[in-house]
Amino acid sequence: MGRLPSRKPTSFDIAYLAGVSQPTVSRALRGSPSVSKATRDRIEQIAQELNYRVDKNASSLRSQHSKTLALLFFEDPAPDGSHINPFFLSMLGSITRQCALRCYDLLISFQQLSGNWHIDYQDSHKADGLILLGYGDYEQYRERLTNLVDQGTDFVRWGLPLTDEPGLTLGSDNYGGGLAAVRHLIEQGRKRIAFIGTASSHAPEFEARWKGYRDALAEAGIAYDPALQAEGFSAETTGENAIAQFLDQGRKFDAVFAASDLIAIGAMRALQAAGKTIPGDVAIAGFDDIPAASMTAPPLTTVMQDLKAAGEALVTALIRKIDGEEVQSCALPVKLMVRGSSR
Amino acid sequence: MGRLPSRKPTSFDIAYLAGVSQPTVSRALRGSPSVSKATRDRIEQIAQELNYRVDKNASSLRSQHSKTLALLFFEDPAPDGSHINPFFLSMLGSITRQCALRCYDLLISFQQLSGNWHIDYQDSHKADGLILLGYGDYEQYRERLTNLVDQGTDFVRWGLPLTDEPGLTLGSDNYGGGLAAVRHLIEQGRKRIAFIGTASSHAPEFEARWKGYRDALAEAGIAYDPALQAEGFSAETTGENAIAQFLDQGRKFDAVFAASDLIAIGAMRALQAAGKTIPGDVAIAGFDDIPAASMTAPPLTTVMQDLKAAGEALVTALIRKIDGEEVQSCALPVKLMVRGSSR
DNA sequence: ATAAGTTGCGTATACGTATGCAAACTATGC
DNA sequence: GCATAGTTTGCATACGTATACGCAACTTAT
Repeated sequence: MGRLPSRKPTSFDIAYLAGVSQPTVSRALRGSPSVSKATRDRIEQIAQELNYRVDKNASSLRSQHSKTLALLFFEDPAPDGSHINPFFLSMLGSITRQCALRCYDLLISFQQLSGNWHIDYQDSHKADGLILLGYGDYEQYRERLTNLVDQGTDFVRWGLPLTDEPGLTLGSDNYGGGLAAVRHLIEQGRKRIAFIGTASSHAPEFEARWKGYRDALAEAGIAYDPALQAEGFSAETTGENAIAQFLDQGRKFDAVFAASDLIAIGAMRALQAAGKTIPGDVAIAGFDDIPAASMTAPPLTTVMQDLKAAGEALVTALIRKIDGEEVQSCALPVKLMVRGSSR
Repeated sequence: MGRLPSRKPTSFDIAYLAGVSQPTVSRALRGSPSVSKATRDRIEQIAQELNYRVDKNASSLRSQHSKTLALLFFEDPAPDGSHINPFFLSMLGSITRQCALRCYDLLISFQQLSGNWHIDYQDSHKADGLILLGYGDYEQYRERLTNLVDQGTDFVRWGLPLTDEPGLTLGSDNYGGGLAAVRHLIEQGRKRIAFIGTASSHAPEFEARWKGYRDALAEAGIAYDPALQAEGFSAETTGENAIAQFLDQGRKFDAVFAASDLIAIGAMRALQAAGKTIPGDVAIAGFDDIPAASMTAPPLTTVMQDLKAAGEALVTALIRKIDGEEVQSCALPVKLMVRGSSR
């Protein structure tokens, strides 16, 4: 620590000080078994004294892998500086932590679904694999996913698992979550349960939640009423508009299952503005368990997606794939969080 | 697009096809003026046909800069998988977007304040500059910041601006925000206003908000009552505990200014649990305007930090610094959002 | 027509690391 | 005392790009 070298130290500097060649330094620091303990110890000590760090650019260039994962986050409608979907934001935290644990760096990038990210990242060699996160019209994905698979790019996607989509997909048990939420509403004595959120295959995760809703109704012998369904993506306005529509049309309902918490929160607000009590007049359940869900009044009953497990699963699966192992898509369990909005 | 090359194309491949040398390809693609238009066009077309991407590792190694910023996020208490502070999470979105606009990649990393990040990132050459984000006991920072400055690392920090800390610090006008919030509470006729959040220099931003609080009281000729202050960092439990303490001690108060929205939300919850009405019995104001702030019942009056502007300012300032320009610390304006919790 | 300046490109090389291969050295066996 | 196997190290080179320098051709000025 006497003087700081004018230049950043390289493996050559260490080699010189240790009286060995540069390749020996490289081997020693990377843990190669073919270097003697004495030499390794000497090299490690000198490296520490000089505050030496491997130049990751040089290392990646030579070894052709970067120990870095890229997280591509999609937003379909052009973001006008508005807030990011809080669910994905939370997931990001989990992924970041998991990457740190696995000694991978994480590169983050926002993308438009319509962009050409599928060719941008696969060749620049900045990342060894891709994590795809986001929402939007699902059909746009397919072509690009196929493209990625063709190019041999390693990636995992958060979405509806166990489908025959190209590549590897992990996701929560959306169907099971929908089933559990609606069963719960039925147990609370509700009979006319509305669903807000698209049931189309353009949003497969919402569709799966909707299927859970339908099957729960069927189980209980409650007829499905299409008039109690409103379309929309994940946003508060969707919930507000849906409730306004129901009330305008004079629909009778005593519960709402919203395909996401944002929708549910919007619906709650609109109902309360219209003088309805929750859960007295209308019970509500959402999906996601975003941070705000427990802060509403009353707190929102919702299906919790285990973000910690999700981040772990995504990162673990991707790294396995990079390492050439066979990885299976799988569905992660969810948990119903019963709160004040439904009891 | 006829056949896909077995190997990733390099600048040599393009050079061969274009009948020029490799350096000419490099110059053409980087926009050097010393290559003729005809040659450049030919090269660009071939590059496009081959789906060529510059290898960023090689490029960074040679040019010694990576066009990448690293975002270091700190959490002081070891994260037990709990949620990340939503304020910083939102900021992250803003920073990410701004990086994309400026054609920089963003590398994200979680750190413990106590770690040795200050030497880890400065030499690995993966990033050209650092953005420091987070909270925790401020004193731990100083030594490391000084270290960074000494090593010539470029960085910006989100914190209390206009201080004499080492390096460059940007942040909101915490003092002005506190002043505005408490002035507003006073205008609503409140006289006994509590403050929740530490007033110590270990958390300079909270301290500045507290100073705004005190000065607003002084302006209005209201005596400062130390019994109406409770210590704590940004968490819901802080707010809950503080309210419990006030009520236990039989303190009389008709308003609360919380140093953060999380604290304010905890306080609201505790007050409502104790049968107090908001804003009838107690008016509440927070700080940050996290997404959940507008979803509480009643919606929370708070001081909005302009995250979009903050992200822009941080990224812009850092890039300027990297480019060798002189950059000044500065305070960003905040905006009081008056909502139901205070009127 | 020649000197000086300009344009456009090629030559050579450097960035710092990782790895195949061969060489040296040590240990073991007969 | 020599051959064989095992261990540890050095040599040479490759990864793909960017840039200092030089050289030719071509313009403009005298």
